[in-house]
Amino acid sequence: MPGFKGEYEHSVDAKGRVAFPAKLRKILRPEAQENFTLLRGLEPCLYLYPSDEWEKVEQKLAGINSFTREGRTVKRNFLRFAEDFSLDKQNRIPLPSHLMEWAGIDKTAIFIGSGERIEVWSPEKLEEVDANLSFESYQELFEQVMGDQTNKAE
Amino acid sequence: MPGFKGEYEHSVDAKGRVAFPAKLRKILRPEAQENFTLLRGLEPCLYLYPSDEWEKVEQKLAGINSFTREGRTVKRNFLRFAEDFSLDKQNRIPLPSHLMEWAGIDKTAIFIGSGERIEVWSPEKLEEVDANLSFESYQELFEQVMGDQTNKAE
DNA sequence: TACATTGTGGGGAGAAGTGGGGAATAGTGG
DNA sequence: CCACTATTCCCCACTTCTCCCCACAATGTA
Repeated sequence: MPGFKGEYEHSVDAKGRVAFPAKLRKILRPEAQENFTLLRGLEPCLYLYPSDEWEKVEQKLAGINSFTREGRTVKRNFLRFAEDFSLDKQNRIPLPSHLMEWAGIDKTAIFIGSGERIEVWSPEKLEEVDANLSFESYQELFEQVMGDQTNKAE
Repeated sequence: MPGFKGEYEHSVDAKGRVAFPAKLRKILRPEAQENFTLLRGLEPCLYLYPSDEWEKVEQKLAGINSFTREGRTVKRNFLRFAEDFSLDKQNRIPLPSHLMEWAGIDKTAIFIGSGERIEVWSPEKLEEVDANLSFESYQELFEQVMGDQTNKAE
């Protein structure tokens, strides 16, 4: 199964809707088609999971014991900022205002395919992050991450 | 089966009624539809269980040994503040005044989907708890939940 | 050029949220 | 047993929002 890749910029209309990139839609598996979970990401961006991938996360959460303090804290603060959505008939995703504000998204959103999920950025935030990453340090990171992994695989 | 997620703010009217969020209603399973158990939570908030999930809690309670002091104390104090409710024809839940007072809920209630149950908070109490959760600790939580999974996927 | 697909915008029907009146029911005191 | 009060809950009315649908521009393709 192919993962999401590529970068796509689309405008957000007055109702908070964004077109879902056609190229990414073609990658969706039939069982997940049209259904997504959107939530706060680790950087100031949003994560968009197709429902089949999100199910794995839910299964993991379901295993957490809610009668311990840590369990409750994890579940509450993780699920709080997550919400389910479907594409409308024009293949658009509605972005709820509280997530848009949090991610600094206003008139434009950038979709970045990132394997099993999709990231949604505001152009400004993305630029900031980019500014802090030179090509040289990217090379280093790449070697570090990919290097380790291939070592593990051996 | 999907769990509850997301955060929804609704106003409480003079009669102590709150609209039950439509998105959460869609997640309810048919066999539980409209029937809930509401009780004091372990944090200063209320727990709202759909009836099918509440049954599991009751089973867990049934396993407690009533011939120990601890067992009796747990059972008594857990169940004494629990009550069953149904949604009215406008999909509202009536909040009994003693639970509202205890949770500090006045004009506004915040629903937080938390997997198999729903938490109901007063904005003030929630803010207090939030003050103790930074973005950094959210990142930690995230890695805790999602991190393991991506490792497994490799 | 003709045609299909994708991205963008807006009007409008229906659903969701909010508030209040009033009938039925239950609890309280004579 | 009968008032009287309080509570519950159904119904109606109004506002807001969601989402479906239509329209059209831009782009790609035969």
